[in-house]
Amino acid sequence: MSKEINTSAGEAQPLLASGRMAGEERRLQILGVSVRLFSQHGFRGTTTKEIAQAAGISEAMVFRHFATKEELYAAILDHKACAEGLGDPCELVADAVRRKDDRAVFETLAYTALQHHEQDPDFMRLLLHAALEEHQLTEMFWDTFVLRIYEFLGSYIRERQQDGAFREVEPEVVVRALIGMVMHHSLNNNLWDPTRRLLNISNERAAQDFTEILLKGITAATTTSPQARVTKRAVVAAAAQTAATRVSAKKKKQTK
Amino acid sequence: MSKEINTSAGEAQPLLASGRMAGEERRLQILGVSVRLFSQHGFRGTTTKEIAQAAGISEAMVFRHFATKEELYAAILDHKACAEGLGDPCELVADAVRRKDDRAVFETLAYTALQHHEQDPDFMRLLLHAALEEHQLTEMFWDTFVLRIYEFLGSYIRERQQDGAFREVEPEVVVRALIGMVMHHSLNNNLWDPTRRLLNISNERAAQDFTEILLKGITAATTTSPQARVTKRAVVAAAAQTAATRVSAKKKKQTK
DNA sequence: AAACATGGTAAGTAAGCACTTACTTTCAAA
DNA sequence: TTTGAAAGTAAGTGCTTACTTACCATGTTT
Repeated sequence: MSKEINTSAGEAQPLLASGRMAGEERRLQILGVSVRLFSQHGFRGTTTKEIAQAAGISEAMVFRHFATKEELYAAILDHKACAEGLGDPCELVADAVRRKDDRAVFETLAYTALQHHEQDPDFMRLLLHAALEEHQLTEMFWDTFVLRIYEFLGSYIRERQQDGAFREVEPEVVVRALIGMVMHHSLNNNLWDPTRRLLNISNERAAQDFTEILLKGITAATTTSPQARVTKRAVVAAAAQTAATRVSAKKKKQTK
Repeated sequence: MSKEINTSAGEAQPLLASGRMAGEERRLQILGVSVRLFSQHGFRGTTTKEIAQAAGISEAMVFRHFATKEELYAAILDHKACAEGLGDPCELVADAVRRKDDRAVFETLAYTALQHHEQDPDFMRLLLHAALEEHQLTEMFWDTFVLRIYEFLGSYIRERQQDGAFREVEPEVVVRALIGMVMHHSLNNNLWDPTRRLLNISNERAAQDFTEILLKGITAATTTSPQARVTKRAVVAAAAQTAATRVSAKKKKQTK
């Protein structure tokens, strides 16, 4: 009869389920509420008491599932980085890359990134907190994600430059320009200006406009159309392709 | 004779001077060490004890100069936001705007921003921490700085569009694109990739390249050169100006 | 029904925190 | 030389923190 007390208001918050839970279930629930709290207030700004309260259990239960607060934090970051997938962006645009559809390559990447940030703003906040607190996750994320994008997009741009489609610019600068526009837009939307006072456009439009600016900004200035240049590269393709695949094939480790 | 003690090693670490200090001097010294510590570990991550130790005094002295930790934080932010100047970027490029020298407008803004971030990386970290902790400074900085840049640059771009120099894009999108490239580059250089593994170029080059991309990206596609269009707008100017000023005159509220 | 592993808690503990109190030292003006 | 205001400190105070201990409850197995 005493266990019925907490069922009175327990179901309003889905993550605040009441009653006894199976071990794994409870573990995941703790992870869930912790993600929210850590992303809102950072590692130091979140107390284990708050986490326990949000999960509707006692602090001791938190420490039964995670030996220390640090371990909980690490588990969250792992969980987020793995579970949320971030499904390899390279293969997301692999087809467009094969077709040399520059607009599709850039716009798809931009759009999916924007969508991802919007659907899961917690992750961005978590990463920012980690970066400021100089947590090792930052490096991990950097190496397994950012670096690969720079390599992948960089070599694509280099290839298109050799095709004569893009003008001569440091490819990494172009990548930084694109990522910069996209990331900054997401940071504005989800962190600094959630009410969108400054600029309120759909992710589709944002991806389109950014892509348009970047494409016009790096297209080679000639009389022949860029489309024509897609076909004429013919024999150079083989060499270019090998260069591209060589880059994307060299990361295959998975620790732990 | 006893007051000569601090001259022995006091000047090596300018902020760790020992011995008695004048009130205002000590206050500024506390502000100095606090900036460093807060920008490194955030508000919650910095203890008053650490601040006192870094300043070479007892905790009680910190609380004699600043009633609460919160007050110290606010004082720092004010100090930074005011003292560091950020001298109105609008008048920095006022001349270039008058000459309608698009490249100079964008490149100057980009370059000075990059330089500023590099010389004072603490400020960016401080702002990021404040944003994540949802401190009111974020709003303050936003309203007095970011908003004005959007209005200023936005109306310039609108004007140049009516001149026929720029193609039709939402001006705010263009502003976001530029700021995005610049800010993201600075964040990379000073926060995420200080060793510059991914991209290592001078601020001059970065400003040039970003400007080039943006300019080519938004220049109207015609046979006449952009320079020609600078002069021919003549009579349209009046109408354009009114439109521009109308935009910048509509935000005047100050809540709380 | 006894044994037992597992989900769960109340009530700690020691350390750390922002902030205070009561007191001493310094030094320049009267 | 006295005095008084300002610079400075040692040693707290009470609260919060991450983490622990010792115990209860519940469903399953034998």
